[in-house]
Amino acid sequence: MVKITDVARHAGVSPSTVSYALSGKRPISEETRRRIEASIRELGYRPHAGARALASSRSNVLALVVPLRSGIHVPVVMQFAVSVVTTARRYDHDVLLLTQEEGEEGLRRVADTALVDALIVMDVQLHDPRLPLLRALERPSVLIGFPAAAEGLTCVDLDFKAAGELCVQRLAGLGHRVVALVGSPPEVYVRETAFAQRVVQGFTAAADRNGMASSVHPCEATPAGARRIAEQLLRDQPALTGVVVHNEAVLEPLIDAFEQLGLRVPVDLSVTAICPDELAAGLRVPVTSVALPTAELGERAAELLMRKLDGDPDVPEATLLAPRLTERASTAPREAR
Amino acid sequence: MVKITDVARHAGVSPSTVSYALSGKRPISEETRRRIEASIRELGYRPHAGARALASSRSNVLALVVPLRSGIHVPVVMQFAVSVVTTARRYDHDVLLLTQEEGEEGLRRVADTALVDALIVMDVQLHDPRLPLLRALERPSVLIGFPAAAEGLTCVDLDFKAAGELCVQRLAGLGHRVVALVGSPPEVYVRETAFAQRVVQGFTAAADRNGMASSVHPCEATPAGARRIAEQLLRDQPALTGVVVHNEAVLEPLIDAFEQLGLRVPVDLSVTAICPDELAAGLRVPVTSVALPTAELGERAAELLMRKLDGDPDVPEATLLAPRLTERASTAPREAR
DNA sequence: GTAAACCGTCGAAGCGCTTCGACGGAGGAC
DNA sequence: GTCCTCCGTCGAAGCGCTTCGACGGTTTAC
Repeated sequence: MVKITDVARHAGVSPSTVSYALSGKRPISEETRRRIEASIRELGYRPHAGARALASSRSNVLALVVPLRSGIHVPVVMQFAVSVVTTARRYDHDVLLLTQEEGEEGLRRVADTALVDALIVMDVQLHDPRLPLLRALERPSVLIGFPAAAEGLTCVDLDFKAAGELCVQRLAGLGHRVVALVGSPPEVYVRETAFAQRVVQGFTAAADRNGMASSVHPCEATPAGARRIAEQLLRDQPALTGVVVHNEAVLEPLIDAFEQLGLRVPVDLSVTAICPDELAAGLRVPVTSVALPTAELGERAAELLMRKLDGDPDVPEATLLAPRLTERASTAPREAR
Repeated sequence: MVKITDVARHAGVSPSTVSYALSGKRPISEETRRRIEASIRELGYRPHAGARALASSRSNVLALVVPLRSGIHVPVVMQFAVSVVTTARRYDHDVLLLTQEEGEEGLRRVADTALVDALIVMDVQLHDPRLPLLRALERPSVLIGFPAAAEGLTCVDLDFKAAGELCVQRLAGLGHRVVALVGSPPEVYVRETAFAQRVVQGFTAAADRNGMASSVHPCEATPAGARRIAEQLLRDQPALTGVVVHNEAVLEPLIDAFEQLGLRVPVDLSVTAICPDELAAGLRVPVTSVALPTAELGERAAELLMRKLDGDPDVPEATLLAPRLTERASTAPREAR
């Protein structure tokens, strides 16, 4: 293994000079830097991560806690993860994968052993048991998602309440008077997963504000679940003309089910969704949707974390992305019926 | 931060004794160990990962390279990842997440900086450009998937060729004479992704052996793609009665499409699949399938890696899991038609 | 009874890097 | 010309841990 002293000898400088050339923490003359870089290349030098971590008390690794629990849509999680990794790499950091299963002990472990410098936590519940820990930890963290009480924590998320409102608003604008929300699977609400609750709030508030009749329906993430909901809606709410879907897995099956039951989208039924744009745009009936900007959220989370690691004193605590609705083929004025 | 010397002082022993008590690499008297453990608990001691890595030249971290390319089924990837992480934790290791995008340079980087002790690589192509690097690397690795030339590499996978054969064999046993394989998206074959190719081989070989008419159809991983294939099969192969599906994303839409086109499963058409059991079993029509044992594969990969790290000299190079077919509701004798 | 083997513990060295203080020399201020 | 400052570099200390050799004190072997 080639080490920094080898490079130093080869370049005719001291090890500390090599270190400074690498980190840029002190000025190094143009010529010396060139020589050092040449030696590094020639010898194939790679600084030892452990040694670096020990000496600098920075591991350059972030922890990412991914949820595996039932009811969450895996591809979306993966999009977050990829975005976090990609962004972290831009800042010369790597990402350690933690499963939700490891729980608080896992967070404490990687933080206390200095395995990681900072943490990103997904799938936040309104009253998440990890919050006190995250506040107490000596390492910075960012949550993707908003708990009920977010003081002292840095959080990033789509403004799901506004997203729910926006969907309803759009349907209201098109003249719809009776709307339903098809939401996440029941267990997600039982756990009080923050984003799911917020959508319900926004949905209900906007419907009330507009004097619309509204109802909320948790939905299993399976085609069978979708079909069941569709049948139930058709039976119990014959006047229904607008549906908001907040459940990636059932978006397509649900539309299929409606059509098989004789409700054409958007002629008889307007559908809006909250989900990643690619999903909404790629369906047989492209769906009018509020984008869930996974790439941007992951990127923001990682960037905020880097700023905190840099000691930036005014990193915003709350970053709520405003919802953006894209009109597609699944919505139409109610008159069109 | 509390360090090993603090623990040593508190317990009235030397730091090395604490270290040995922790690692078990030398015998420590029952009583001393107790005292040390008590001190550790009382002080809340956590060994510093970087210091440990430096002194022991072991980081206790594995790299996992996950594919993000189009055509691969994300939930399956996630299942592998979770299984690897869970198993690694059993052996007191953590997992660093690398994206395919980082490529060979990424592998080299984490290996050469000693950030990780070993690597697990997924989504192996028949002629994978990373193979020479993995062979040359000073750190052990395990592939999930088999390249064309696997000598000198440790590989784990389902025996996809046998899996393809088994599906056909089953259909043959039921009296079917004309079969089709609905496979992965075209780009997967273009890349020569190993497992996809092997299924085709097995499928074709078994069909030929049984004197069956057979055809292979790559399929986009979208419901629209599924529908297109269904229509095409119906048009071009009216005698078709058996289908093998090797494409998680289209399994359900494909069956739906067939039924909408008037082909009842399994009355008119028998369907078998190669996919995770949960998927096959959870569909509206539970599908007879060869299990893709993601949990077991991930676990095996991690375990083989741990053995290699332990210096076990006879770790098997090739681990090919025999396919296991589970009969469900999607297959019936041809006579039933 | 003596030698050999072993057990449990200690002290010191060292893993490869970063960082701090120091220092010679060049440039600027006056 | 002198003094001060700044630039570029060096040497040494030290980050927190593991590991090696050594060393008394017991056992065991014969």
